[in-house]
Amino acid sequence: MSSNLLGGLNPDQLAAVTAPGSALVLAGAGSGKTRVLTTRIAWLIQTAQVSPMGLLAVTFTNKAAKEMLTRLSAMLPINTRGLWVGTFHGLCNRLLRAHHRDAGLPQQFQILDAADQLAAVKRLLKVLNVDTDKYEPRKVQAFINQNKEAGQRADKVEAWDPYSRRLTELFAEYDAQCNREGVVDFAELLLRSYELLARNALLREHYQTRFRHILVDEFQDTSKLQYAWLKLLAGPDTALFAVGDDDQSIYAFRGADVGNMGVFMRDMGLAEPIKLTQNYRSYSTILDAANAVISGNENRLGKDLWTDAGVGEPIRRYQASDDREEAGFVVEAIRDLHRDGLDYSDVAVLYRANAQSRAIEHALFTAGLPYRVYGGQRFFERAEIKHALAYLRLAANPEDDNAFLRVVNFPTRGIGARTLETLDAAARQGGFSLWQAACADAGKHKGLAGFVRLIEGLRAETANLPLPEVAEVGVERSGLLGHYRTEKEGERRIENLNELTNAASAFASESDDPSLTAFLAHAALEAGDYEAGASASAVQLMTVHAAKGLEFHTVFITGLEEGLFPHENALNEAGGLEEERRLMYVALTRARRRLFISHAEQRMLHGQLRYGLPSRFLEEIPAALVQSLNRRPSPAYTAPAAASVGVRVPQPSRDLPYQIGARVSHPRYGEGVVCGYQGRGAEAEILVGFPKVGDKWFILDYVKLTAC
DNA sequence: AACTCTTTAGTCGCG
DNA sequence: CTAAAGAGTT
Repeated sequence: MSSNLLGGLNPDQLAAVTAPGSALVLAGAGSGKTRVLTTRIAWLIQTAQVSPMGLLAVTFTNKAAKEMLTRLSAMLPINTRGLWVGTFHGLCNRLLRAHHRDAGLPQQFQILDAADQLAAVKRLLKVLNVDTDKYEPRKVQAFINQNKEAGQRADKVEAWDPYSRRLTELFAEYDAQCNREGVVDFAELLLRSYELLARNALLREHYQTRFRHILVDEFQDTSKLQYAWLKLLAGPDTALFAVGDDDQSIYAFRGADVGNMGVFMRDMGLAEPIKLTQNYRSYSTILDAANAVISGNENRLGKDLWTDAGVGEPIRRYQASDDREEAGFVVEAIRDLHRDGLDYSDVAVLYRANAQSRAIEHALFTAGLPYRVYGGQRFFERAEIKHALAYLRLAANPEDDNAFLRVVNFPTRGIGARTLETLDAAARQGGFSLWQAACADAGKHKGLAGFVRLIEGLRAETANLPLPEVAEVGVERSGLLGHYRTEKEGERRIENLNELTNAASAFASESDDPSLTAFLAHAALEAGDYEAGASASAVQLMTVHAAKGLEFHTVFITGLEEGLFPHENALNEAGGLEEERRLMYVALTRARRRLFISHAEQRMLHGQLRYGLPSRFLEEIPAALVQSLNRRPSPAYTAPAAASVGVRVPQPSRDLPYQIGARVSHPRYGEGVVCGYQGRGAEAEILVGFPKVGDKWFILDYVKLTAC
């Protein structure tokens, strides 16, 4: 019954779920966003407003798509398999496979992940004899992706200076190479799918009439191209339902355009978004802090989170002398919490930059506390897995030059750079693949002959086998297992290779297309799954970006220093500070019950000691919500003069005779470093850190210090 | 082809 | 500092 389905929703949630036609839902952190999305889908289907086939739901991550499907199948007695619910990339892949002819692609096109793409760019630059000092492969790759994400082909790029013109040429050459080889990168998946719909009216109208309801999650993260794609799929009678939070837009740097929210309202003729502001996650102290911080941003649609959960505890603030001490503080606090019965996995330690995890990891490790670091290399991105997949790709299609180059001499079989050059020249001259060149030269080169025999044997043997066995045979015949057995650190890799067979089995039983091509696409699109040890009870370490969408009982936000958070690089970008502030907002709203915020006066960064003033974001949290865990209040951040924005060290003045970071000598304690100031006039004090005795406060008027 | 040395860069990162 | 990539050596 629908009453059953809609029960327990608050009025705003109910309005969102049952919105007639298109709507924009401004869903604050912890406001039940996923619940609204899934309930709307279930409600639409249950009340027969749409058939499961008339529905399209898009998310950004596989995790979000999976969660939606899981919740949906709990609400509805339907098979979720055929539903068009998935990531932008996953759905585009589906579209392109179904219409590969119209899209101008081979039906078995391969998907290049970021690393594959970079390798392809490097190969191209080499072939074209491009000076890679002037045109760095990474820059070329970024140029290509940025343009594709903006919906621009090389012939549409406006390049006025010689440098951009050359980049644009390289962009065109790169696309030509991809077309020759039948491969598609992530950005291409979207652009090609967009063009397919834009150019083919019949196809477009088919999908426009079919999809009666399109739902989009995390709408603030959509790029221009993604929004254009959505609009192409939506016909005049399609309801577009977008859910997002402009205050949580933290991915502008990778093409997300919050402006899409305003554009969407205008395009759909919507007067107001539906606002979900009741928060079901945190105590009001945490929300008040988050609301106060985010109110510092000018460009926002505007909303305040509230809760009836109660005030909760004050936010604990800690000032550490350096990053090691900060880590020590975090560890001690976690120990106490655990002693009081909190599970380790209920605690998250957040930081702005990955480099900060080292000190915290070290402290946790030394203290013997279990922890897990998010991010880092994912299963399908591991070298041994990519090698094995390359063998499988060659088994399916030996003309795959990318796969060929990856494993032609791995494990080594005496095919060096020289041999490859010959092959490459022959292939380029004859206009055929490296594999064909290799077959032609197999009589002349013993190593090549062995490789050709190996791949042909693999092809013959796997031709009629089901996927899991193809994977098994591929791993065995590749010689990778033998190679890693002789390596010191090879054990872990062998485990991963065995896990690959399991992954293939799991995929074969879950997917409705258990082909090798489908599995390879799956590997590129869902590189992160199959990670072991995810459920263990461990402290969670991650960047603030990685924490988006998650929640924890207790959260530590560390490294709250000017230059680090907000990050100095962001301060030089237009809108950078506002994005950093949204990042802080995301960090704050991850906490359900308890929040610690900390900063260090100095920290080791790039092998150098750096001194950081407390982050301005600390001062943006109302003092009444914060309890300092230090004996003395820490020196406040004061906004720097416009000319010195981004400068980490304040200029000396009458009140501050030494720069922070200056080396000084004290008659009793010897040499030290100036770490901070507090108070004014006669009460002014100076904080000096000494290597042996630690930090000391001195009355500025009395202390005898000399610069050194 | 394997090994060693040097250089270099270093925000965040879905698919 | 430190990891990774490129260059140079054996």
